[in-house]
Amino acid sequence: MPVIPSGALGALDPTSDRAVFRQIADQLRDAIDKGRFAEGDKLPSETELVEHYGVSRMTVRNSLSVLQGEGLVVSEHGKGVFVRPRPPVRRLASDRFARRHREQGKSAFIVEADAAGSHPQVDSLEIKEERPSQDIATRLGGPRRVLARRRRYLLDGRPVEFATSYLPLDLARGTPIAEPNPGPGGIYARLEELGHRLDHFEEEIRARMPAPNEVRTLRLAAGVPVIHLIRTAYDTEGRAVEVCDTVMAADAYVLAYQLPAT
Amino acid sequence: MPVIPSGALGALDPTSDRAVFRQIADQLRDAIDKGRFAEGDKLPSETELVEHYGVSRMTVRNSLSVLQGEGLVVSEHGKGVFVRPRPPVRRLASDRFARRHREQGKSAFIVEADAAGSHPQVDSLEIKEERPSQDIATRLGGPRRVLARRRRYLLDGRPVEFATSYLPLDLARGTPIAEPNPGPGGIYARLEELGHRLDHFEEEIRARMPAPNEVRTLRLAAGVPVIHLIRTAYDTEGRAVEVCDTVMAADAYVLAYQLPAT
DNA sequence: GAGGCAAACTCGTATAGACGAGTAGGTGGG
DNA sequence: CCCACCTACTCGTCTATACGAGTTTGCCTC
Repeated sequence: MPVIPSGALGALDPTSDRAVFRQIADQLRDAIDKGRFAEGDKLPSETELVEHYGVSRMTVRNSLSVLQGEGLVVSEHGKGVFVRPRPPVRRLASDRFARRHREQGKSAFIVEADAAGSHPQVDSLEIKEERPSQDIATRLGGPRRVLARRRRYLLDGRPVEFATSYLPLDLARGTPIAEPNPGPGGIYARLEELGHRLDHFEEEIRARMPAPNEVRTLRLAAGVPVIHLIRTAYDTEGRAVEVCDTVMAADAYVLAYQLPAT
Repeated sequence: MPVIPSGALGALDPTSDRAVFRQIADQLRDAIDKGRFAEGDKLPSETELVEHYGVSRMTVRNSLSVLQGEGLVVSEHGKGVFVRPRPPVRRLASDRFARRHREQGKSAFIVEADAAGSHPQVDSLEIKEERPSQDIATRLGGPRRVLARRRRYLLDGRPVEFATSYLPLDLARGTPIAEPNPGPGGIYARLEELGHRLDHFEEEIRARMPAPNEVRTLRLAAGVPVIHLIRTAYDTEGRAVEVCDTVMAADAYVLAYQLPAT
C-alpha cells in the first residue's frame, strides 16, 4: 500500500551536490506550497519517508527539522508531523487607543475579540511595585520605582500575547490603576481622570526568535517568531506616563499603522 | 589543557528528566546570557563539548542546533560556532515619508544611511510591467497590469531588505517612475508632480521565518526572522497609487511609529 | 456494553562510526 | 621571501542501531 500520495514526492537526484536531507526538505516544502499537503494535514511518517527515499531515519528527521525551523510543520509526539495550521490573525489597528474606544466598560482586548467572534481571556494578572530596568527607567524619565502590571492574553484558549505596563509609582500608587480591574476604559481612562491627558503614543517594533520562557508562556510552535512591541504613552505636557512592553506570537498578529504624508 | 573556560559550563544532572541535549543547550545559553561568552566569541568546539560532557557528537550537535534555532549562535564551516553578533539596527521612524524628507536628491535609504555613518547600496534593480497578484491587485483597486520596481538594499555590504513597489500601469508608464533612477525625492515626489498629492500611507506588519529564497537574498543566519511590511500609499482622492512590499532582516531593524491619542 | 490491556504505530533521545569539506597554521622548497 | 603543500582542526552529512515515550486501535475479558 503506497501510503505516500502518488506523485506528491519525487525521487532524489544522486548527481546533485545538494545534501540529501535538503533535497527531501525541498520536495516536502514544494508539496506543501503546492497544496498537495493542506494545512493541518499529516505528512508521511518518518518510517514512510525512510522507505520512500531509501535513506536513514536521521536523514529524514534532519529534513523535517529544517521545515520545522521554517515554521512550515509541527511535530506531535506519538501522532505525526503536520502542516502547521495558520491561526486566525488579530489585526491591531493604529487607532486602537483612540479616545472614542475608551468608552466601553471592558478592556480593548476583550471588546475587540468579542467583536471578532472569538473567546478572549486575560490571566496571570500580577501587580507589583518594583525597581525598573535601566531601559524602562530611561523611557519613563528615570523614576526609582514603578508599578508593574503583568498579564497574559488568550484567544479561544490559546495564549497570544503577554504584556507588562510600567507606570511611575508616584503617579499610580493608591489609584485604581493599582487595582486588578482598573475600571471602564482601562488604565488610559484612569490616567486621563488623574489629569494626565494623553497626547500621543510611541511604539517600537522588533521581531526575533523567542526565549525559552516565551516559548512556554505563549506555547509557541517551533519556527514561530515573536513580535516585541514597546509602547510609551505621553501626556500633553510631554511626560512619559506609561511604558507597555508586549511580546506577541508573531503568527497571531498583523500590526496596521496609518501614517500621514505630511 | 582545559580548553573550556573554567566554570563556564557545569555538569549534567543524570537524575533530571530533562533531555541531555537540552541541559547542554541550557548551560550554553546561560553562559551566553551571563556574558561568559561574548558576542562574536567562539564557543567550545563540538569535540571539546563531547569530551567535557561525555556524550556523543550528535547529542552536542543537537544542543547547538537548538541555540541556532533561537538565533543565539551561528556556525561557520571549518571555523567553529560563534555567539551571533548583533548587527547595527536601522530605525525606521514613522515620519520617514514626510514631505520635508523628499527634498534631497537621493533616496530616503541612502540619505538616512549616510547620516548614520554606514555605507548604503542598492542593487538588483529590476523594473517590469506585469500582472499583479490577487493581493496586490486588490490593494491597488484592481488594475490589470502594474509597474513593478524591485530592488535590494545593503548596509556596509550586508543585505538588509528587499522591496517591490507596485504602481498601476496607467499611472506610471512613460513617466520617470518607470526609470531606474526616478530622480530627487524618489517615486513619491514624482507621483505628486503627476498630480497625485499624497494623503496618507497604510502599513501592515507581519513577522515570520524566511522562505529559502529570502534566506539567500538577505544572507540570513539561522534563527533570524523577517519582518514583512506592506505599505499602501493613498492620494488625496482616496486612490491607492502605490503598494510597496518589503521583506527585512528582522535583526537589522526597529520600526518606530507615532500614534495620536485622539 | 464497558473497561482494561496489549500491540502497533508515532516521534524523541542517544550512541558509535565514517567520510567529506572548509579553514588555519606550520613547514618546507623554490 | 613567498608560495605550495601538508596537517590538524573545524563543522557538515550520512548510516545503522537501540530504546523510550506518547497515541491510537482493536481485541479480549469481565
